[in-house]
Amino acid sequence: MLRLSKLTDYAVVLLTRLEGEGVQAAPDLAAATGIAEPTVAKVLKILAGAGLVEGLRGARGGYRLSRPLAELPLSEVIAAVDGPIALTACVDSAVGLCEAENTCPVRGRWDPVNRAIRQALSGITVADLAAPRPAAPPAAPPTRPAAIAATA
Amino acid sequence: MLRLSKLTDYAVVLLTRLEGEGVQAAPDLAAATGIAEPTVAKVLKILAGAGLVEGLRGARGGYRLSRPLAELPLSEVIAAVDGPIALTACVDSAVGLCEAENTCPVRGRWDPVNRAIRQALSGITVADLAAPRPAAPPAAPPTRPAAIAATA
DNA sequence: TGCAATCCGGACCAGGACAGTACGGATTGA
DNA sequence: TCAATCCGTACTGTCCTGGTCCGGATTGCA
Repeated sequence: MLRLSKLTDYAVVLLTRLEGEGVQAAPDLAAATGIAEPTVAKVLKILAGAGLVEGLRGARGGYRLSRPLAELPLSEVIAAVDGPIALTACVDSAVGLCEAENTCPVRGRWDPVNRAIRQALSGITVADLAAPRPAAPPAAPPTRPAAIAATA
Repeated sequence: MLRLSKLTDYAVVLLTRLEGEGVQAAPDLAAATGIAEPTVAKVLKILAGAGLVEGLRGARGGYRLSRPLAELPLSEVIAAVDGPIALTACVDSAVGLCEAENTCPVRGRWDPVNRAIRQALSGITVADLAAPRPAAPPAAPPTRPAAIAATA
């Protein structure tokens, strides 16, 4: 399994929650999403550091999006939370990190793979994940109306 | 960072090592690649279980490829070693696994992302990783001849 | 027929990374 | 002046991963 950090998942959830709501404080977001408050604060701090959201201090402060979600590629979120997108530790022509460097037949060969992944992720915005299937491609229907975007 | 298990890395190395060499025993492969012998055995067992290599028992036994690498998409190797390719634990319309299921605005939305990743990986074969750039697409040159495929 | 080489299957253990928590400080608005 | 809120850092417990080991089954050769 190609694991993505849980925090990235939270980040996407929180970002979609911030959309169109103006400024929201961390505790409110925690209540709305069901994510523990300290964790929400942690994720938002990371996102603020990357410039994806703005933190407003003081009373009546909170967080707000610095860009609409439709202009925010998923790759940026992942890069902000999980670090640079790379499939393996053995990438980007790093030298001297691997003791099998000289006998390894695939040295540096992962680069095209990483490039493919990055490209795939750049084509998807956070808005695509949040939208209730505006123009869904031919795929199995969700069959789960559930309570998408319930305003707790 | 979008982590890929180290074992997958080993798997690719071992597969490229098996290419065109006929039957090879695990200890030989270990010596050739610099990977610890028990680990080599472990990886090969996994690959054999997935049908990517064949294990031949008995004296003069060993492993050999069941398919040429050029016909082996990377996605199969990853799926064999790391399990099904999926970016997050919250996928494939799994129900009841997430306590925030009802308030989560991105439920099931990761599917297109996973599909994109899968597609990107399906287009790359193991041979692409091993080959010394037979017909490289327009991309930045490696600028690192290094010691690719040194026969230790 | 016996022996050695090799794969097979499972269980086991240690290390590291990650998620989650807590605390004190700085900033802002009422 | 005070309360609300974000900011930065450090800490801890848990889970996953990588790596190791053992006994058993199978096969080829002398």
